[in-house]
Amino acid sequence: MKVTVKSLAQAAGVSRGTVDRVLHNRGGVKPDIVLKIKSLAKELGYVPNRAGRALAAYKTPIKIGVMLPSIGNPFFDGVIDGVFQARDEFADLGVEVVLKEVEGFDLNTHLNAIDDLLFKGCKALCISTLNIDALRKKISDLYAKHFPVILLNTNVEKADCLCYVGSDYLTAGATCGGMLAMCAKEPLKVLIVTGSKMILGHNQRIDGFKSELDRQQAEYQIIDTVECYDSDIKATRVTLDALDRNEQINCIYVTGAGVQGVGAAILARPKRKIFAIAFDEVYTTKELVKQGIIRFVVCQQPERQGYHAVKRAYMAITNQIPEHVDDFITDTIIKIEANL
Amino acid sequence: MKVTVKSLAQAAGVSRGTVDRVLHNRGGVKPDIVLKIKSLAKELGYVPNRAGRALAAYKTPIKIGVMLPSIGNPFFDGVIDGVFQARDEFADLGVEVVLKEVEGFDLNTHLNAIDDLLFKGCKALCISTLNIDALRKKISDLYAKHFPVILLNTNVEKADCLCYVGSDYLTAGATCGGMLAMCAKEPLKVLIVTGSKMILGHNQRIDGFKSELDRQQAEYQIIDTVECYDSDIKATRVTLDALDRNEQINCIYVTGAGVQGVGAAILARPKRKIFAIAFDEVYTTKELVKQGIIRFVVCQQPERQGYHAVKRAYMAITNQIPEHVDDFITDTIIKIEANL
DNA sequence: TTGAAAGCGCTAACAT
DNA sequence: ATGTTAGCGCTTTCAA
Repeated sequence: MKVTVKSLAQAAGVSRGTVDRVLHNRGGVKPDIVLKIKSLAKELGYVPNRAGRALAAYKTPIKIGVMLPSIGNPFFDGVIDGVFQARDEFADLGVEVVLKEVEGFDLNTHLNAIDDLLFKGCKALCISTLNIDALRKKISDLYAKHFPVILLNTNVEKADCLCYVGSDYLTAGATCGGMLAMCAKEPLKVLIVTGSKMILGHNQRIDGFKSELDRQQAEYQIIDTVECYDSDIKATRVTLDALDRNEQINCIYVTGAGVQGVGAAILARPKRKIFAIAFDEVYTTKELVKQGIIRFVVCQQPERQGYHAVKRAYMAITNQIPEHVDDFITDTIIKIEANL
Repeated sequence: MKVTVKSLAQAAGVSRGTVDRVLHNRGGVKPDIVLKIKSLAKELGYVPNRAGRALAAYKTPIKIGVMLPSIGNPFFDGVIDGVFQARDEFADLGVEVVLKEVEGFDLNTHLNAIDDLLFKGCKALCISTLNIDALRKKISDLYAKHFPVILLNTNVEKADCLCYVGSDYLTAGATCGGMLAMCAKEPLKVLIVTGSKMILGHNQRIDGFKSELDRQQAEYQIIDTVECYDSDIKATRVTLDALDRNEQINCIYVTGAGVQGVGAAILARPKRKIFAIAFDEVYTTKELVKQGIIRFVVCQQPERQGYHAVKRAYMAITNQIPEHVDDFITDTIIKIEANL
């Protein structure tokens, strides 16, 4: 038997308006009535009906803010596709998306972008941001005010929020390690080209990678670990440096962006027998796979991340899920030439 | 500017009731008015509002029929999970799912199951059935009557229908071949254990497999191809037979069910150095991967198949998509121990 | 502090 | 053959 606002009102002996006020914490109701209705709702298992909600609040769109450090980073194209997919799908249920793209990881840029989204009337946020205290506080403060925040693609450790939607970087690293162990035909002399030693995801990809190779007792050795700050140009330079310093390197593990730059470096040393492994299915990595320079790529379903972040935001705003839910972890997908 | 039944009625100079009759081909409207409204709807880009529809037809649930040959086949557990996921998600939009599970691939059993679903008042069907003329006709006949049929997991070639939702078996086979080529450390002597030479998907998995190995000029040889009719017991017998006949076999390619049986056969010949590769993430294959008997598994996202089949059925019933749409092809997913 | 009522878009029953 | 109306569940505005 379905529970509606009407039946709740009847059960509590009040009007529908009062029930609605209580359900949305809109105040102006006697405390004991609030309590009565709240417990009654829980007891009877009231779940709001999306259709009714959508129809009633038709001219008050449900605004969802999305902030991504996507400028100049083609990886986020997939995430944005997913965001728009969700927007289109839920458009007739009253959803509107405000997308805020920023460049890089400057603290104030991120804080300002968030404030701007709030100012524009967003009722929930999906953000990909820095793993630092200022953001941790910002997010936790919003959570304390019952404002849903979804961390998208990049987690902020120990921030209070609705949930994280993204990949498991440790598993991704381990999968790279596992694949490498499986396809290695001689002892591995690995050069790690990482984005930045400050970025959590990159470090976790390294940790997972090593621990899987260790677990499998693979014959490998990390020759060096260099940073390229997600820049192709820097990547080419540091890779060439490392290759020339160490004749033995036969495999390059690229944890972040800059893949194209690493590919260029490999091409610049045609006599060496070197292959790379990398993450994420963007245009340049695809090309490098086809050329045989990259052996395989480990991907994280960016579209699903964007889609589900927005979907969860919508569900949170319409009270269909509690204030905290389990993280949504996308699959770790291996792509080789045949299934790219 | 949104187009509603109301605004359509206004534009056409008729009442909302008439518009509704036309939109649902319910008859009883003068032909010229029908035409006028239909063209007007297209011109103005009318798209029905799900919320309104859901609310109005609340006591006339949208019944979707699902038929699966899932009895005794654990692969379909995932598909069913996805079906239920969609059902739960769209429950408040008025969706009801009638699931009909059958055993095996008997023609009449399938035809009867379909008729039963129709009799129960289903407004769309998602079915996994035989690739034969009787079914081709059944499906095409329904399509001619504007009845949406979604082919789920198993395609029926050249049947007129809304779309196919499932995996690309050729790509799946090619992916197996590509992985094998990548991880092979010595010339491959392959035994193929297929479900049945009558099943399209199994044959495509073999074709894709061979052509990718050829394309890569891998050093391989198909020693033999045997059928196990998706039965573990038969699989053990035919595998043991083949292994004992051909001392050189070092790799077994399993195209369908019966994986557990193949695993048992490998375990029964501990002195031989043999590994298997297989499809789909079910309990038994997972265990065999952990034991190192299966090197990797190629999967097809069964949950997404079930989910999207039901979702598309819902969209078709509510006129949100045309009578024929592009197939929904799930990703070809490689699973190794690290990401299983 | 609370109640009553209108209306969102759509469908189906009823009326003409 | 076509028009009219009630009502689905919810939010919001106005009235008390």
